[in-house]
Amino acid sequence: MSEGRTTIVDVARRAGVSKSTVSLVLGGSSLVADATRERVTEAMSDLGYIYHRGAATLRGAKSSVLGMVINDLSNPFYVELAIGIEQACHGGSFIPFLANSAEDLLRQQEVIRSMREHGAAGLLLAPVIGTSAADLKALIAGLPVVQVMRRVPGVKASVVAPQNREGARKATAHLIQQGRRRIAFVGGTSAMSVREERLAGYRSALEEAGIAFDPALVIESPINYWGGGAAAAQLLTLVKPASAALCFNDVVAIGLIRALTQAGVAVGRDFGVIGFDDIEEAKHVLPTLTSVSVNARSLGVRAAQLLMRQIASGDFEPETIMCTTSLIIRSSCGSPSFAEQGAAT
Amino acid sequence: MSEGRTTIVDVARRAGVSKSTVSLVLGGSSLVADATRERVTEAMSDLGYIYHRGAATLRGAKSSVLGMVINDLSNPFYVELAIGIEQACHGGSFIPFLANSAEDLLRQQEVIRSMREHGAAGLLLAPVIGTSAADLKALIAGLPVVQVMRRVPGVKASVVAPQNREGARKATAHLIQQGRRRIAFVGGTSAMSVREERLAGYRSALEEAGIAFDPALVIESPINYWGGGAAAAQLLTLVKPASAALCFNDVVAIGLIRALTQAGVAVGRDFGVIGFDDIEEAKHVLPTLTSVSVNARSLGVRAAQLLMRQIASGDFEPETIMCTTSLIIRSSCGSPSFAEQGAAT
DNA sequence: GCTAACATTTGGATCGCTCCAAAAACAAAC
DNA sequence: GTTTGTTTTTGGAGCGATCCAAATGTTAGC
Repeated sequence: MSEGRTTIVDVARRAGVSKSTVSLVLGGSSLVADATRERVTEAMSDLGYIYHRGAATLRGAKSSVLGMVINDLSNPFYVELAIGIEQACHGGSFIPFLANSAEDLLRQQEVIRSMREHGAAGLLLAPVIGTSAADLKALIAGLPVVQVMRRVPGVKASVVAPQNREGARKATAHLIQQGRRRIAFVGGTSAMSVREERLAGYRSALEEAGIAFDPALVIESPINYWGGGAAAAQLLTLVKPASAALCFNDVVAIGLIRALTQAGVAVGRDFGVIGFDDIEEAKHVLPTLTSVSVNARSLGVRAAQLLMRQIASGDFEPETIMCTTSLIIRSSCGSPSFAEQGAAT
Repeated sequence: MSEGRTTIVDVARRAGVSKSTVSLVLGGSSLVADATRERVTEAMSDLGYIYHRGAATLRGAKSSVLGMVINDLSNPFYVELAIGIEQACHGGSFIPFLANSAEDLLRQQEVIRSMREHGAAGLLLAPVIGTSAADLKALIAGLPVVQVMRRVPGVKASVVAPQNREGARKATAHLIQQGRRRIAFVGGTSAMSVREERLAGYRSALEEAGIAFDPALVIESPINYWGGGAAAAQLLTLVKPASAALCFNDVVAIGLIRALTQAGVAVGRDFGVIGFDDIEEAKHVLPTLTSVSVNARSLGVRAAQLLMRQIASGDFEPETIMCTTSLIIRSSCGSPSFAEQGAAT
């Protein structure tokens, strides 16, 4: 009574009906008479009643919680992705549990388990680097899962990802068209599936243009600002210097631009840089960054929608959605004349 | 059996014990014999058993879910804050529900309600601009709440916030010490409590230095990159021009720097800019941004810890924690000589 | 062998809700 | 006044865990 939370029974007593009737009202059933419904609703707000979803799911109602496990929230790209997911969830009246696995496999395991314990109806997963199918197998058995951005080979789960290969190809082709021939590929390490795809696109553009692939132009680095800076140092010591770079992502590209600028290289004129992801910041660095736009937010929305659809239909058959990318041309990649136009805008 | 989820009873049957014993094992009780515990644990992993927290909380076990309602996840500062909260939660074996209220009051209401329905044990809230005590009163009755960054006047809930006033005072004093006299205050609108505090600090520094406060130097703007850009235009048309600006936050400051730079102003030499928050990007813009460091992550950690402590103790008596700030001097605010040093670093 | 003391284990009852079959209330038709 | 039909309402069982009082096993002491 006075102790403990207000339950459906308290509401029923107050409204002078049975708990079943209250339950019906909660479920929005059309069976209850309007007058009764009104009395019940009033009783609920009088008592400050709060629905106990846990009790409902226990009985069988399906949960409306989506687990959302993101590998790195300090990367703005993934934040955008998360915002998209979160938006779509609320649109579909699901509520997202968020966890940041912080590129830590152990953490990822814990967090997924915890989400299942809390009754998540499905999982949106941007897997940590180095996740193997075995790591996930038991953990996600029987749960609908949508992988976002990254894909763990061998896992029976949907994937929503950008067309990395095609995006990288277009970007590289653009650089070539601007007259660049010595183009580097900067950032990431070989364990990353996304990088493999982008690298493949880069190589195919070179091939199309009849430019020989030079392994010395592929520079690995951590995918953060510092990684871009470190890569710049390496670029500057090349025997046969490069005149442009396609970066694994925008953060690396921005790090690179900054380091090159400080070293006196006029990025956009002497050196072309293209990033990947088109994060908000790409518009705000100087020179503004040309980037392959992935539209993280809509990627998130689509992933969440796919998952919600699968949950609703009960059909967890894996699907793959590849989102198109587009090259957003700004001033970091221009030929000399273009760079000046860019700066004037 | 084959249908439905594996329950404690299934595990019990498999291990040849009663469900009570299994429950004991789950609770880590020392009452069970080691041999039995082992058999039970084995049965659990054989069956792929997943603990059903909902059922437990129903019976009385207290929930381990923390609600986390953040006003704007597209602002990197709040993302950092969220990461801090998230980190601390996992440290304390809580799991955070995240929601982005996107500066929308209605959304905030829905989301808080939803969190209560899901049994959140407490709430971390960075309130939406314009939230009133009345909006929150009923919604959070009986729930421990910690407000982060912003404070809704009249709400009986803890607050964890930076020492905005003191931080702004220090920053302004630094600009004055560099020889600047015409210092603008840029960004935010008057509805924001945080801004009022920072503005007060700014005014007190002016007063200490005997500089008259000039309302023309206080420029309102949205708190995003574009807002900073817009403010730049306004700054440049002042009759009595300004020589420096303290910005409401780093994002505004970066927008401002960019716009000024494009207009040909040498930021760091001709014009001093200081931001607030010290987001990661502050180190990567050129010139690097001097900023009042708030350490969002540790703010988040402390807020989460406070909340978890309150939940554990059952004592929800409001507390206020003011976190110290420190001025991180980089190159956007230097006197001419200083700017050069900064660039050389 | 019997009992006391201790170490383990075990049936319910219970949490707040949903769902089902069945009861009750009301209205229309004979 | 029954009968039949339709609209509303209602007990009670059950979801998967916890927890408590009580049962059972084990060991030691006499």
